[in-house]
Amino acid sequence: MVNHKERREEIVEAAWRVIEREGLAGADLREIAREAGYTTGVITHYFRDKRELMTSAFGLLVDRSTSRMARASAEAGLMEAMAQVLPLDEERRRETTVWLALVSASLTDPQLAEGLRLRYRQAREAMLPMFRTSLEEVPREDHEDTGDELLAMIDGITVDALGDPERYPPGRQLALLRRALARLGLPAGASAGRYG
Amino acid sequence: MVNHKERREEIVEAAWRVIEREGLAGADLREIAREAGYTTGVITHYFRDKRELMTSAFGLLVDRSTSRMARASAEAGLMEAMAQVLPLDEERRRETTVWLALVSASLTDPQLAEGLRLRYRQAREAMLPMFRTSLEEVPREDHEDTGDELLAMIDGITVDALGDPERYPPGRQLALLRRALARLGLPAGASAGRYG
DNA sequence: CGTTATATATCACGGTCGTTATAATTACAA
DNA sequence: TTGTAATTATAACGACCGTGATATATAACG
Repeated sequence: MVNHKERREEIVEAAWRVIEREGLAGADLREIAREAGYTTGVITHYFRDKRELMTSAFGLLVDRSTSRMARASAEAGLMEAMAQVLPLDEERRRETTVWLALVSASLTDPQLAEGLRLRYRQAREAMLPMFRTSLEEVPREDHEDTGDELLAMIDGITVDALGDPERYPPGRQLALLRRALARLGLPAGASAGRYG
Repeated sequence: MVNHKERREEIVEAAWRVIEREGLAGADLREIAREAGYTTGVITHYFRDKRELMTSAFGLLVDRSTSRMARASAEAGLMEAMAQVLPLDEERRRETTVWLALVSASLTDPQLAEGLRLRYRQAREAMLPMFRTSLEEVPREDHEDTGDELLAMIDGITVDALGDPERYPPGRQLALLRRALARLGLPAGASAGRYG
């Protein structure tokens, strides 16, 4: 028998690669199937329709990102946790490209938006306790505002870096993140990891 | 005779409305023509192909935004200028939705990306002198970094607010912007305009 | 007025898409 | 092994798309 979960993830990962390579417009089922090494029949067997495949793609994306963040938060710190969702290398660039494509598409697709919102709330709940201790180091600030400022900064750096990679190499993204953390009174950590 | 420039803008504005309503995927030429009150023959008469229509749509978008920012910068201040590109009302929400859709599409469409990059550089050059005087009020900071931090904050608030409008009503967007400006040592202005 | 360029409309072509039905293949159980 | 369910492949349907060819209508002008 086939492990349904693993097969679905296999197909989803193929979808990621196609979306990153050719965009959402070019991510048709035939191309995704070809990328995965199957035919469209397999996709329709494991996913009700294209929308379910896309929401699953977003869901796994968020899961992978948040678990990476949780690990980095425990092993290193807030700075390193946030760096997990910046387009610093090929894997993260793929993730953020797919993230932006699906978020953009969801703005005019209520059903897709609903699926994404569910996943996003899970991610938010997983992230909040992660830097709760850091936020409590700034007791006089409004934690809600500080958290949203940080998230906005992350999303903004990501969008700008995706649109103009030459202007925003990894080191520059991290410098902007470090400045933002320092300005917010949060621990920015000492190391920038392997990205300098 | 027909004023080519005006007719092109008329069609572009129809394209905006369709993109905002049904996304880039649903913005086919027949629908755009219907929205504009013409037929597809008219569109192909004024635009070489769909891509030229889309880059023109982005170009006019940037032009309108930057001129609004320039006016607000002169009449009010930096805070009000930045607020011109946040999704605070229907017009700005339309603009930012189209902006995000086209930026996302450009990530996997080199030709579209080139067209967008040209327009973006024009916008950057038009904006820089606008808040140069404000940036010089923080002489000990790196102006390049401060400007990029501000832009990232604007883009981040925009993306987050588009994705979750209920969580980011106009007042909250402005509050985040005001906090960011204050933190950067920039004049945040006294008034929040008509958005409270 | 007649002629020519411009503007707009109509239509069909080739191609692609998501979906569905169905056939072929494989794996498992009795 | 035989039968049944799961898995994969194939094919076709209807709909839609961008583009370009062509026809009609309108305006400009000698």
